Amino acid sequence: MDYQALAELLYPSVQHDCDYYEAKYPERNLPEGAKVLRFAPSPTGYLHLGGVYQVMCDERLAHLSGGVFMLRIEDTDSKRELADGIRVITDGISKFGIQIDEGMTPDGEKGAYGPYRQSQRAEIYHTFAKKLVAEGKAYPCFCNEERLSAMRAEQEAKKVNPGYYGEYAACRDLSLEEVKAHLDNGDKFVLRFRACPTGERPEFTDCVRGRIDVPENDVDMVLIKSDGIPVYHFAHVVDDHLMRTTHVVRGEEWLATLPLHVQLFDAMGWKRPEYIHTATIMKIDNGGKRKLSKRKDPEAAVEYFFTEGYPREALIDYLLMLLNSNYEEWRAANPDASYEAFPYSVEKMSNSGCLFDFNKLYDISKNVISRMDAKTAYASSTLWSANYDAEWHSLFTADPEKAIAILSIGRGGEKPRKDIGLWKELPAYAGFFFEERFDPDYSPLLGYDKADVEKVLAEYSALYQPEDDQTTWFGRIKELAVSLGYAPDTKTWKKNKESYKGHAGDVSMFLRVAVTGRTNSPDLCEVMRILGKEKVAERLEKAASYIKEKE
RNA sequence: GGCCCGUUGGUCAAGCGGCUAAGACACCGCCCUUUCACGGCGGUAACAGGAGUUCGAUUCUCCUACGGGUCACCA
Repeated sequence: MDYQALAELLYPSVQHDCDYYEAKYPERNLPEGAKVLRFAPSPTGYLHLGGVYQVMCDERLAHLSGGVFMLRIEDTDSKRELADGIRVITDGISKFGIQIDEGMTPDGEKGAYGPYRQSQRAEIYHTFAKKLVAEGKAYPCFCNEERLSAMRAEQEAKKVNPGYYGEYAACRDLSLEEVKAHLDNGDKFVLRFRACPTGERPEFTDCVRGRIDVPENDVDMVLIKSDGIPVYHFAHVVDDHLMRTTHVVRGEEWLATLPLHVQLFDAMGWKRPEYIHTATIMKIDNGGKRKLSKRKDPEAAVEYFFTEGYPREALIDYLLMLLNSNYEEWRAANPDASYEAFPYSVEKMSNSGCLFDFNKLYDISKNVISRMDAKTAYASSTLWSANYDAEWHSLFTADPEKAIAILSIGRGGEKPRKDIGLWKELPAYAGFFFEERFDPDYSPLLGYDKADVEKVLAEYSALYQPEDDQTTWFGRIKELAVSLGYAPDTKTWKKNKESYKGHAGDVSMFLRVAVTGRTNSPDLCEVMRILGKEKVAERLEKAASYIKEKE
């Protein structure tokens, strides 16, 4: 068989030889130890949480080592592709504040190793495919779908492994004339890899799993589809070689095809990259674990978390915590440090799949938000509201000074309040500060002595001094309480419950319900100061008239 | 079904031949407290099962069970 002639026959229009591309994409000139990684998603219309999980790993390893993080788009399957696919991915990544050094970025394509969209690399793939054919390592296959399914049926009946191999590989030894006849006939072909089993089990190492022991591949897998576009396996090998990728981070579902990839690297005569197969993020479903899926789980798409109002720092913390087992400990010791200061390492990566834990994320998010200063919190919350709650946004941003004052309550200091885990909760938490959202529930007032409640509501306005400090402020309430026969504090009251109607806390509760419209609120003294004397008086009257109506 | 990978409390996990088997989240109790949110203290709860190696196995080996993945002209 004249393989050279076959190669010419199959790929007559290939312009360059392989050396041309080797020269065009030279070894990168990077410092010792610098890693080159890529995130390589398909543009199917959304960014998967598991994708960001990998992005974090890629980005950390690249940037911590002084290397390169690139984004390559694997758009070799036009059937699954979505129009906005690439933008959704680049936007999603930039929402995490992650810098893409090379490839598809929010500002367009950049870098010297492109194009970075596989659909635009056909010429490159064909060049290397031609070489494989010329060396007898790949061959055209004209089997149609019918033929292949007949083959599978037969294999199933015989209970042998399915696939195009050995005696089933009908087109493996087609003569040059037969190929020519097919081509003259206008038949489409796929290019198949000629697997040559050696009978030995290949051995290779995965950075997180260590030695992996699998049987070698003996199937003549498709390398290039009949439309001339390669399948993932071939594109992966060619691209990661030419882009000089040093570490391939991908989901563990790729472990199964690793033997093929190893064979391909060997067939091309290339050094293979290091592999890091990540564990899968799963969720509980009907008592069983399963992979997060786009169709069933809204939280599979990162957009969901932004809609809910999780700050990106919280998502990053959560993902890094899953990715590196010692991250949580580091974070506890360095609560205010940027995640970029964390010494991320491949050694600390987990190799077993984990369940997505909303409780944990929520807790992390609560901590992240509580640690923000008021201005940062304002910026973070309005970033959310601008996109996902326009009505609240205009209300909250109408007076930024007021908004920041609201967010300042209980913030800073050793033990900041942790009221909010998601920005989505902010309107419910702070709504009462705005007349438009003030929807009071006065009913708890009915549980107290009516005359006392009325008296407090009537008299407090005159007592209230906005300039009072915390202690003075509460002192006035105490005085009022005592004058009505309430104990000045809980301790006194507990010692002698019979002598008092209640304690000062009860009286402040009257005020709390009247002013905020609910039984719990952040510090009432601060709340009143933000509302102002006038508004406080107005609300006390409103509550008083409610009580009156209830007669 | 074949082949891979995995298995420490409900969840995430430390551990890398000898420990009363960490910690975090969740849950429960107590304390603090003008409500709430914090914070403090304490509690419930785990090495999948069985062989073997060893003076000694959570740690090493094998088997079983269970879970996950993969067997496309999808990635």
